[in-house]
Amino acid sequence: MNLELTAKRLSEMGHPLRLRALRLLIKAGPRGLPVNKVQAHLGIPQSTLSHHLARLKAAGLISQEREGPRLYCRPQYQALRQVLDFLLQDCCAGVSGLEEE
Amino acid sequence: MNLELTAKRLSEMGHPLRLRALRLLIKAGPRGLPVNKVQAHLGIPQSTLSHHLARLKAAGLISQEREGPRLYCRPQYQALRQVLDFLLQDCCAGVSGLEEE
DNA sequence: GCATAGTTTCGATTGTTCTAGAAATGTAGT
DNA sequence: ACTACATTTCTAGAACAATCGAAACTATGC
Repeated sequence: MNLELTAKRLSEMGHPLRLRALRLLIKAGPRGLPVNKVQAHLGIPQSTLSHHLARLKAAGLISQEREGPRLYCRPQYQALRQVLDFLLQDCCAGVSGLEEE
Repeated sequence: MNLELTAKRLSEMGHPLRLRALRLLIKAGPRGLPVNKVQAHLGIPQSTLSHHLARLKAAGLISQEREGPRLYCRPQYQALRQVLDFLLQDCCAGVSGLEEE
């Protein structure tokens, strides 16, 4: 996995609201949640949320798909796994300090 | 692990130069590397590097310790493990899409 | 085709980060 | 003390990010 892309994804994950949103979507499962549910959980103005969701989407961490009037946000597991893989393999492979105890 | 702190650490890791520096230090092992070695690898001006190392240090991702005239930068494994733990446990626990295939 | 609910885009403001040259500081050897 | 080396702090401009109200857009049901 590419370092530049991983850095971008980490940086997008590295905002409290976006990390909360992402966690929420992951916990919700593959179908994700509509924007208004996310908004209800996070309790921030819609335009602010829209901005953050757009960033997560631009980084490939979520996708958005319409179901009727609602726009579902779904976690993109492959991207998430790539980030974890980079950290665990390309970055920390065989490092003593990071193994389970 | 705290979400705010994890977000801060992810965001600090999420800059290409900092991610490269961090990876370099991790690969170098627990003793880390002096600033000038990191600088030689990354090929950026010292003042720029100093800025980024200070940020990594402020986030607890590295420590700095003097050995004679050189300042060694060492990876902080505990912080790194906490970030990984947050992602794997608090965030993605039991999620089908993230298991090994 | 109007009303409504859901969501984004626009625009403006404020704050933060990145970058790097120049000057300053710390450390060690002679 | 002087020199050389290592590293930071200062400073400042440019670029980028966060926030949110208001207006605009999209989809559905009647």
